[in-house]
Amino acid sequence: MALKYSRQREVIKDFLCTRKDHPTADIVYMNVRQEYPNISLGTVYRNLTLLSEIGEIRRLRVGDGVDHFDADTSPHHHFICSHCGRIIDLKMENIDYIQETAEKDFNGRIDSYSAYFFGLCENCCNLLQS
Amino acid sequence: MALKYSRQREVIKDFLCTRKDHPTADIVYMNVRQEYPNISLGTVYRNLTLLSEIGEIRRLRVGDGVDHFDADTSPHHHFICSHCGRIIDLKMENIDYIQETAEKDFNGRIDSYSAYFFGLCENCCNLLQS
DNA sequence: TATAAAATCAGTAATCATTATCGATTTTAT
DNA sequence: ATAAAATCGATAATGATTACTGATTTTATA
Repeated sequence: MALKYSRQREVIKDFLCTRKDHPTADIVYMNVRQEYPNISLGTVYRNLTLLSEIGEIRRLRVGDGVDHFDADTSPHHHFICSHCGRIIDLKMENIDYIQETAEKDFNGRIDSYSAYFFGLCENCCNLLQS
Repeated sequence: MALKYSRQREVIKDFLCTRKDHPTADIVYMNVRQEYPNISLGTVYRNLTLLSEIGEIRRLRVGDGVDHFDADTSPHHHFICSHCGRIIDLKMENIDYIQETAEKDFNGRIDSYSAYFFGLCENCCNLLQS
């Protein structure tokens, strides 16, 4: 009962699901506004935060100073192109044992980890060498 | 010749070397000011950025919205306590092969990666169970 | 179906970290 | 000693995000 339906939240979630890139709150705002012109930026932020708190989306902090959001909550890692800033999903073998590796000499509890990879995406590789 | 000596930069670097935690620009500012009362916050930011660009220190973006700085530039990973926010150096086996794992199915160039581990530090573990 | 409590909203102001600007000062090669 | 260039302190500007507020919407219950 603490969480009520909201059309705005649904539209935000639906939009995010259509995207394979990892849009920022502002980009979500600009896009959702086309379908829902009165929506406020604050509403977008509030719902993105709420959705990520209940686990329906993921918040990505890739280190560029802006939060990105991902509707794909399945475990996967990301690559960030140092040239164009694009964030790309990585399909790679499970590396969860790095958590066990970290736990070995650590007094405390490790619950999760995040791994980000940096370099040049395919596009920028080609661009820069030609 | 492009880089001239600056007393302020030296003091900032020296202070950072005395710390094993990973202070923010503001904390560096507050501490350095005791020895150097006229220093400006902008100068602290400028020199922390400069020092990390020339590789004398490392900038850490752990996801709490504030940049942290580390005078230890040797390769190592960090643990962030979800409860108290403390950032702790991890002594762990090398896990650089996760980069090779990531490269396998990726078209592009991977130059580096970052790995952060989250959970409860020893202190908070004890605090919360008692 | 009517109603009322609580969640959510739109709009806007406030906050917070960081960066940019600018005239004055300091460094350093000559 | 000097002059070009880097750096400084002070402060304004920026940009992302959060907080506030009175109005609107949702929803459980009568």
